Amino acid sequence: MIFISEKIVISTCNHEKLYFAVAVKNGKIIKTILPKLTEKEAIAEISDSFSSFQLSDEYQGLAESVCRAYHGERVSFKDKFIVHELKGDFQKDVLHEVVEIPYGEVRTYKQISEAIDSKAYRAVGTAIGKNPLPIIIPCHRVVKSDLKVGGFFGGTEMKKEILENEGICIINGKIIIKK
DNA sequence: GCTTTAGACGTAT
DNA sequence: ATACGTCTAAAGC
Repeated sequence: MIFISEKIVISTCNHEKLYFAVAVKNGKIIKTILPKLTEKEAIAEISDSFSSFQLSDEYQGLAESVCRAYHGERVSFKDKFIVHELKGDFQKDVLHEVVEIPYGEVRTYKQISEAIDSKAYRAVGTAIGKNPLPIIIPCHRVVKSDLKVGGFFGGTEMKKEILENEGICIINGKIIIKK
């Protein structure tokens, strides 16, 4: 019996002091990270949920795509990722909503919870915080109801930076919706 | 505008 | 059972 590849391959790329990484299984991205300041940190973070993996430059191009998305380029990852290994339906529902937020727009935690018929605003934040695919699943586009930027795994500053890279205007920590 | 407070609810431990 | 979280709304300053 031959086991087709369950092998996890990790590729990295570097751009102006930032190190990105992707983990790929069966040709699909299964995990990304927010950029780190060293390649070592990037690899440590992306690999910590895998018992075995191998490093390769095979998917460096995908890592570069994530990097470009971070910097505001409109990159489509359609068919290149799967939302996997999520515990409950709740997290899946939340993440599926978040994926639909268009480039350059934002939604609030409340809007996401209403979209899935829930009042669990806070649980939405928790679920998004476990997003295995930051950047690809645009959790940075989810903000507080008063349009303040809100929390972020990589820090509020990084969230602001990504949003600004997408052309979103932020003044004093608040999203300014363009007319 | 800022801070506190209570409320809501999925998840981890 | 308990505690925590990328939160919200209301109340007080």
